[in-house]
Amino acid sequence: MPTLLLPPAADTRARILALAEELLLTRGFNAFSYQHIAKELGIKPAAVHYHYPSKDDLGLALVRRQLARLRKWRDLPRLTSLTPPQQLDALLDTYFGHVQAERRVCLFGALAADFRTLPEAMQAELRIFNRELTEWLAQVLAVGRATASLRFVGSPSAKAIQLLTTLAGALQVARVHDERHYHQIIEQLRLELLP
Amino acid sequence: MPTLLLPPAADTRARILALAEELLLTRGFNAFSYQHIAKELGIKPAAVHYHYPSKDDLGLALVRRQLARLRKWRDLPRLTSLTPPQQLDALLDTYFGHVQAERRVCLFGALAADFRTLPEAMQAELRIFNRELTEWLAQVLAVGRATASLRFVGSPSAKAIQLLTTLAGALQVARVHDERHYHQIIEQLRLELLP
DNA sequence: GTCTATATGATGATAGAC
DNA sequence: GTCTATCATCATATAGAC
Repeated sequence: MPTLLLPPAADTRARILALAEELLLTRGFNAFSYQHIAKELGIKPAAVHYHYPSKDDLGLALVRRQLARLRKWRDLPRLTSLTPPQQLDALLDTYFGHVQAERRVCLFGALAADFRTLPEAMQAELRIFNRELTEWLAQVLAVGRATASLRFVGSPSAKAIQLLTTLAGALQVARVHDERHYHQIIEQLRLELLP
Repeated sequence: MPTLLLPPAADTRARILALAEELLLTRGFNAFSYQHIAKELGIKPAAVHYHYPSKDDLGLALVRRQLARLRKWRDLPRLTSLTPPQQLDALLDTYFGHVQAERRVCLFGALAADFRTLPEAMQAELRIFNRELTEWLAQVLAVGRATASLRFVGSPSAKAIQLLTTLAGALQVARVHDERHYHQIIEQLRLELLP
């Protein structure tokens, strides 16, 4: 029985998905190819096609993965037990993690510009992703205002979608300009929300 | 001397630029090709290369055109003579025009996700575009607060970059979801800014 | 000066080897 | 089940016709 000198490539599928996610969030969906993935992993492009027959399939898997991750995160007891301002901070931490990781943008920010060129299943899944994230934040905001720990005018759901839109944009700003611009936007948000 | 039955195609260059702008703002930079342009204009791809030798050249021309347009707009006497809230409304009108025009995104929103794949000259020009737009809005906000016609906390420049980021994101939201989501964000902004 | 025929390489995908 | 050799198509770009 030969020794395993290199990763068994048994998890080629997982490695493809992880690398594809990185490429999506750092370069954009229409800016990476199966060749990029294959070269980086030391396999042939057709091997990628085996695991994800078409790029549409790969793209859909990427959005589904993020949606699953969102649901898991949102329901963590560690998170649900926090106060609204703490939950908001947890969200901001996640976004800041994107900035630190090679200035990634969020899923929405990565796909919005190219949205019309995406397969329909991917479009639909992204809408679900956004809806669930917005609903979660709206709930946090509603409780936060009721307990006087967060301050804002208007409806929680309008404020939620406005906030998430700003956060998605802020990651794009971090990419085009720098981290300083990003922090300026976040500090402005905190200034307005936290009494 | 033969009659001109069809547009003389003397302005092929201008038609290319106009169509490229539409494709950029509706589909994304990496999602359109010289073939798309050529087919739509009834010419050969190589004819596009004559006017814009490389796609990098075309992309740079697109950003430069938008920058020139911004400067012209910003300095219009019709605009500079308005009050700050009116100037803000003029800005919002421009963005809403994008939504109505096939749900276009703004230049920044179209290029941010793919930013790393863009030629350096294009990256630099987009940064200038954003900087000038932000500086203009910061000035409007500063005067608006000084005259008590606009209300916000924090520095005018931080508020300006936050607002523009939200607007860029709002156009992306309009594309992924619908016009209603867009209006919700804009109304939230107005609610917070206008006393 | 303006455009078309043509080349070169990348891209997404299939059929078949191991 | 997993991957490689190969393909048709599309992308950008050049050389040369008008």
